[in-house]
Amino acid sequence: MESRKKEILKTAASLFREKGYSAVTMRDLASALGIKAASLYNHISSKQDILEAIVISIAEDFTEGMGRIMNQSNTSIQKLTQIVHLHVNLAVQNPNGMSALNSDWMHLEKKQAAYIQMRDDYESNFRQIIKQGISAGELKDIDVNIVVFSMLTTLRSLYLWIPKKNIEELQSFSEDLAEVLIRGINT
Amino acid sequence: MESRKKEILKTAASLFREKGYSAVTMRDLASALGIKAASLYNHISSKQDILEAIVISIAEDFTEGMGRIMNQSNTSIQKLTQIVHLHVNLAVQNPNGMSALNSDWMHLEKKQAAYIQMRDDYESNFRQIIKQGISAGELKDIDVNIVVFSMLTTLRSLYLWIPKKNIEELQSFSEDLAEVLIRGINT
DNA sequence: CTAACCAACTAACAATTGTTAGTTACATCA
DNA sequence: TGATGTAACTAACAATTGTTAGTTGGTTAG
Repeated sequence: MESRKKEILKTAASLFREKGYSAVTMRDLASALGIKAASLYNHISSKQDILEAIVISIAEDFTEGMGRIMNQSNTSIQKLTQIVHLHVNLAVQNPNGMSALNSDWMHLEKKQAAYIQMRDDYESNFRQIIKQGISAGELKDIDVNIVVFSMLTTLRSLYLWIPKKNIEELQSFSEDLAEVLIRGINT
Repeated sequence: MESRKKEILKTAASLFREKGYSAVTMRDLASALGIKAASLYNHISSKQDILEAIVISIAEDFTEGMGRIMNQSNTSIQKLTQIVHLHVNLAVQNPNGMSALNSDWMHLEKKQAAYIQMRDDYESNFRQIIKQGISAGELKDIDVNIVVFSMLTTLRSLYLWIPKKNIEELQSFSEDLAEVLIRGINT
């Protein structure tokens, strides 16, 4: 049950990724599913409804994941490593949805404020982890904004690039990425 | 002379950044300039023309900058540092245009192939620098794709975030960013 | 068997889209 | 003065937009 709606969301996410929310018409979406535009409305209530369903659900996944990480008493570097894994997992799971999250959130109407709230909270937790790492002497004392920005943009853009791999390969990918982000690239 | 067209491009870039190319109408753009939509066509030949003018000119700036860097005989780490400076400078110079470059290139029509060509060439040069750095023992022997990806996405997203600063502050910002990207964040 | 439901359809709508044609006021230059 | 050019305007266009109303055929439940 509900499977038709999920197909619609999946197809919509893929089209949104190609052309962006605004450039995808209900006729484009319908035609990609082999039906007529009006038939979509048996399953969803509006175009906006589709965007909300895609974006908010992923934003909640991130919020949850961050909550779990913050509730454990680990070192900052351990937490950062867990955050890398979280992003890798969610990006592999739904890369097209991640694209909408990154590129189409500004077209949210009613739910835009809720999205921004979640995003700000997430960033704030991230920043706190960095600060604690610096206080504890685990991280270099460099401008916090630069560290937060460079790590977060890389992680947020993972969907653009992440390879389809099996579980073990994905594990080692996560570890290499954490290595680059945390320990740098020079010898 | 030509100053009106430049105003149009500047305003367009700012609107494209807010809502994306597809969601900005010629009436939106005109109204932001205090004129009527039809009047725009005294200065530009089409909406597509505006996007091309913005995106291609910045893509050429990057191509040129990379050309200059590749023509010098420096170590890989020196070249990477120069690339960071290049991105910082161009991002400060025209952040809204950078946004179009990153988010609206897929709406290019005639010039899309030219854009993709420049982008691929740029990436290929970047990748070559990393490989040489690894061969020369200047860089750790980590997956080249991961290094290229994580550095480039951070640099490409700089416009989202770069602070308005004076020249000396900008210099030290560039240096801190290069430090994070190349030498990592842990102690 | 029949009632209800599902998921598709056709047809149409009002609004909005990029763009063109033709006009007008004003400034510059011969 | 008169010619040319610039940059705005009004009015209109054909196409496309998201969405609604009403219908239909097939499947499921009582």
